[in-house]
Amino acid sequence: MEKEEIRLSTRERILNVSIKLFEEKGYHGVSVDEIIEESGSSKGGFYHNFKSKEELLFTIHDQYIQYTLARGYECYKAEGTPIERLASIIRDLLIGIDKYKASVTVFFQDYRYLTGENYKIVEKKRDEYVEIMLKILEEGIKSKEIRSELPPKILAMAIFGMVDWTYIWYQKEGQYSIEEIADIFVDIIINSVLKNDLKDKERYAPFFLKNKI
Amino acid sequence: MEKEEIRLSTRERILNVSIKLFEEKGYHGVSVDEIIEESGSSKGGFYHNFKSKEELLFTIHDQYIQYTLARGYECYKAEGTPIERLASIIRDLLIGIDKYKASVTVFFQDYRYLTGENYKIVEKKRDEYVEIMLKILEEGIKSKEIRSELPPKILAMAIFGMVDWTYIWYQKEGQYSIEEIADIFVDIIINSVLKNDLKDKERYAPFFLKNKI
Amino acid sequence: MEKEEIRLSTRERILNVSIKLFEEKGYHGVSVDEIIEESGSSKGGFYHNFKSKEELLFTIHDQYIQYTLARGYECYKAEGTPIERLASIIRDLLIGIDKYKASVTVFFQDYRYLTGENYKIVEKKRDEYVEIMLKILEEGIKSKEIRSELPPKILAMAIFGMVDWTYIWYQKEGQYSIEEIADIFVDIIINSVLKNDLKDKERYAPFFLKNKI
Amino acid sequence: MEKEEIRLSTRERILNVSIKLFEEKGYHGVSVDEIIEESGSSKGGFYHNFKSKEELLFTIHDQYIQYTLARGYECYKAEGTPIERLASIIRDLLIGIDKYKASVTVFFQDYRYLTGENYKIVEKKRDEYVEIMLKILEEGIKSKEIRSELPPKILAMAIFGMVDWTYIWYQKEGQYSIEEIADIFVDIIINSVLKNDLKDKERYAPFFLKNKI
DNA sequence: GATGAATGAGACTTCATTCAT
DNA sequence: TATGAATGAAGTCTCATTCAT
Repeated sequence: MEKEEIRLSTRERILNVSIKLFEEKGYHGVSVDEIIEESGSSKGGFYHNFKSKEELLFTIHDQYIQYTLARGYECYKAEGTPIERLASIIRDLLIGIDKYKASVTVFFQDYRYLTGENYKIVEKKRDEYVEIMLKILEEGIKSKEIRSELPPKILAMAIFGMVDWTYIWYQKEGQYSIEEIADIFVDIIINSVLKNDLKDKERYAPFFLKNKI
Repeated sequence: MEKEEIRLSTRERILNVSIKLFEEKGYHGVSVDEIIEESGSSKGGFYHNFKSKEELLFTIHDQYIQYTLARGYECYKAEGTPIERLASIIRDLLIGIDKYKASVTVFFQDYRYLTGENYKIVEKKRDEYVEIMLKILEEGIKSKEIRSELPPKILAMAIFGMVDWTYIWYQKEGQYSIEEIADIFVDIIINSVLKNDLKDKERYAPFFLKNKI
Repeated sequence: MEKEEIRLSTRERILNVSIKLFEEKGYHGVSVDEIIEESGSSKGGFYHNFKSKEELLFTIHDQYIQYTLARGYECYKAEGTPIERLASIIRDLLIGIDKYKASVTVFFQDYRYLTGENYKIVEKKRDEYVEIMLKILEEGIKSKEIRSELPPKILAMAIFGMVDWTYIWYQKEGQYSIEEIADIFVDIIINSVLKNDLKDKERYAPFFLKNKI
Repeated sequence: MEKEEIRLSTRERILNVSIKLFEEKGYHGVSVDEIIEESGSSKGGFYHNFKSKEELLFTIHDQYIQYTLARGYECYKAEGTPIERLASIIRDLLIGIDKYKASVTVFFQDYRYLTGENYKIVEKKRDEYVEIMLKILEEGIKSKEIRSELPPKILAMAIFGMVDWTYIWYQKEGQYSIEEIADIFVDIIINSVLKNDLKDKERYAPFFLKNKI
């Protein structure tokens, strides 16, 4: 336990420690004893703060998806054309992954171990986020910015795949910063989805790389 | 145990059954007892065929990555321009995911539970596959088909993310067949990476959708 | 579980019970389940107190050798000629074997099942005890009490053999008490090692039997 | 499996290999699989030759005690005074321990794992051997060579302890040969048991060391 | 005589959870 | 609120033995 952590509440310390441990070893690779140990807590302290180990897992999931969902709504409601909002939601997701990489890893690796209501609640919010993406894409098609040949559902999944997959390979100390990666991804996606006859328009130029990386 | 399975060897039956169970519940969500039960085998039969539960997990991983790697090399060595070979490797990966979806799910969800040498062997082959993709992209840049602004490493990760993520959402009985999804993904990727001045060329036309879906 | 045992700690109860069971059936002849049952404990209780079954075995070994070693040092450091101290260390060992017969049996029968560090720690203490005996014998040779023809190392092994072997045949309810056996053994050993010209000296008389048994 | 072993029968190879393995790791530390492997045999081969693993253990025990018992009777029936025969039985035991050290180790360490009839048969022969020793000692007392103060039963146990214990510490490549050790042990024992007024007699001189080691 | 795949009882151990203090 | 000893269900794995070939 690091000194700084002592000031935090037991609950906070358990959450911080378990996110890191789950990221590293997976939910089933970490025992409650280990969490107790690393967080400088106790059995009693743990079960006083969390009904069960799964509730801890749920809390981690819910914290992340709740935060992400809120950001998603902000992007969706922001001013701008669908393409602009698409670009901003992609950037935003990536920044969130960078910032909460451990939580994201737990989110994508261990969601299967949520049961019953816990699973449903998280699933519902995740679906809600997909809906946001779908709405942006459909609005883009309606506004004739986005190519209509690409089925929005598949397109959404392609975008999520590209973006979410970063939790597997992206490293903070790597060659590219998250902002640079965001620039590249935005270029790739906008280039794919933007109608060809719009690509020369000045207003879309900011989405494309100009040998800047 | 289904009747058809009886003819297979114990090892085969255990592999088939465990791939499905691991896909559904995760490696740690399935006990050896459950595998025994479902495969119509026994404790002894299991441990006669596999040194440990982890060796079974490794076997599933190795089978998939070995198959995929072989296909990857075939695509790489095939005739055609880098763009053509890029398109074919994408299609191929997706067909593999469709065909071996359960194995793929295990591969991406439970690789973290491989330890020591088991992990290293799988990691090495996975990295080898990434190398194939990188070489194709770099050859495309050299041959001036692929835009040089996109760093190949990030581009490769974007492609893998888009393609591999399908294991999460793709369903055989879904609205789109794997071939249709492959067409869409190829369109998205080629559209992103192909130099703009080449997009009108007749020879690249087959990579782009024409409202056919 | 006997009533009296309930007041003891779980750890204590497990130790007492397992020493008796190991003596009777050998380390591998007793299961953890059996120890649990007999000690009125539980799986969790057992593993809360001992990291493993082997750690329990180690604890039994270490307790005995630690006690014996301490007694050995006391005898070595006590006042008296080497012969007197030799006699007292022999008596002391036998009293320890009588008192802790079950532990001694485990010590000599199951030490081979200690692994790694556990084995080394016990081995080191056992060797330390041998060193004490060797020092006494060498001091006796130097002081011209003990015959110099007998190599101390072999002599020490002969003495240990004679004494330690009692764990196999000695029984508390047998014909001879441990004190009587000690008298006999001391007679045998002193008679063997004492220089012949000293045997008539008054001061060595107490080491020899006078038809008293 | 060494080449030389191939010519031996399966039964012989299993016996040789298992004696060595049991000596090293103890009966319960060696599995039938390991014996199969090391002896270049098979499950079928093993169970064709031995009804069970315990029967193998019994065979090892019985071979050794049978051989030893036969030698014991020879010593007992040989010409000579009780003291001479006592000396020869001690030498003989030690030579047997040297020659069959692995079997002896198994004999003393793993006899407890023999059950029922197997145990009884071995126990009976072991007791028979003790009887031989007792008879020699009693004859020595009757013939006034051996001191009557030493109870024969305890004396026998002291002698067996001294001698049998060698299986624990004696090593073929050690500083002293088994013959030298036998000389020392005979000196120790005869010196202890021989009446003091006989020690100067010429005929007992050969039993005592004269700085020859 | 020999083979080795298969058996299944039972071994050791882990671990989320409870509860008296 | 917090503690940590204790619980016991469930997990992975071992191993002597059997039996169809």
